[in-house]
Amino acid sequence: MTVRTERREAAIERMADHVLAHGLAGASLRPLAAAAGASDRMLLYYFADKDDVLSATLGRVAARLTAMLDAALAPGLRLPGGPLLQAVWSEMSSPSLAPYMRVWLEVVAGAAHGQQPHRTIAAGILGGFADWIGEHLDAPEPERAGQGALLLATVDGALLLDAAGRRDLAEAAIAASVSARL
Amino acid sequence: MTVRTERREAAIERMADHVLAHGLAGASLRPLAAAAGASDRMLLYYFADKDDVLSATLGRVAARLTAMLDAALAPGLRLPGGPLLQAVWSEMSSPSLAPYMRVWLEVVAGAAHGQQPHRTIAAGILGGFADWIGEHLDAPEPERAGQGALLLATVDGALLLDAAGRRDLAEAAIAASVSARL
DNA sequence: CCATGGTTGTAGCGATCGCTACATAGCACC
DNA sequence: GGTGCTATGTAGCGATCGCTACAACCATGG
Repeated sequence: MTVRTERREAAIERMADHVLAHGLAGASLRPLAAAAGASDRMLLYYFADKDDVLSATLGRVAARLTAMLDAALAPGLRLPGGPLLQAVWSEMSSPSLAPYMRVWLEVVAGAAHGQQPHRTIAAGILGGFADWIGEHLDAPEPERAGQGALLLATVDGALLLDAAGRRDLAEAAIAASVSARL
Repeated sequence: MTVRTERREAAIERMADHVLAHGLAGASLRPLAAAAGASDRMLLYYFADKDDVLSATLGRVAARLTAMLDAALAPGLRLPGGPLLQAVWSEMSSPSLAPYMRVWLEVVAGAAHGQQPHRTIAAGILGGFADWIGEHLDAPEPERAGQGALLLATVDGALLLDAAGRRDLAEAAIAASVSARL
């Protein structure tokens, strides 16, 4: 069991790289296996089926993302809405996080059509986002949840505008939101 | 030329229905042709190639969407940010527009990876959105553009949260945004 | 009448998809 | 020294992908 688990783990790591670099579309077994330095035969030895491969890979991508978010803002540190929004956006729109955001969009698009494992993964990642914002948002209790949700929607919305090729609109939206929270 | 153009037009109409019902993923030639009541052979007689098919189909989807938006709010009618946001969101999150939003997410996800025709279509649809909001937003000039972009981002962000299975967060975000625009 | 050009069916190409059957090599344990 | 279990390669299954070659139909105009 040792060899198998160990190589399975290595495969996940390298497949996460591959998915981040090339996207979920076209992430079929043979290219994934090649990226993992294995054969498709072995991929289906390590994993039950393609859904299992994708779940593990996207799980790793999500884990890396939350690690990067935690590295970006010390846990427990709280900021008011405006500065937090600005900090989150500058992270999200940075080249190092852009691949994660592209994959995130693909996962959500899949989840919108109800397909697995996208639904489950999307719920997990979004929950992580929401928790992370909840931990870092400095706001009075009654409007805390609403403010967090709004911040999340604003960032994801700007992300979407950027992905659609209108970074100008995305940045205008963030700027307007920041200045509205004086 | 008449028969061809006419059937091509009918095919576009029915393929738009199909894509709205089943999504872009899995919209391959043979299912599309079946939905259009034709053979894949004929689809490639009416259109140059698959990209051409998709461009025409998504163009029709976009046209229907803008028509529905115009029907929802009389052209020229202006609303302040809060009411406009609420109106747009209640449209977007309604069952009749939900299929359009799902396809919109798929198009954006494709565009984020730079693939055609998604990039072009996404730019067109997003431009349409932005113009539509610009025409209906009642706001003083200096902050007009920023407010419009923010409204667009907020709606698209809420849309994304909803697609990811968290309609509760989406609605909380919209409510918070509306109440912030007192 | 028949030649021509727009229209359509049949059939199939080579590539890729997820997945599996089968054989084999190596190592562990009785 | 068998015996069995883990690990892996080879080969291929049937399905689907986008696309095309070829032949035929049918209407129209000479």
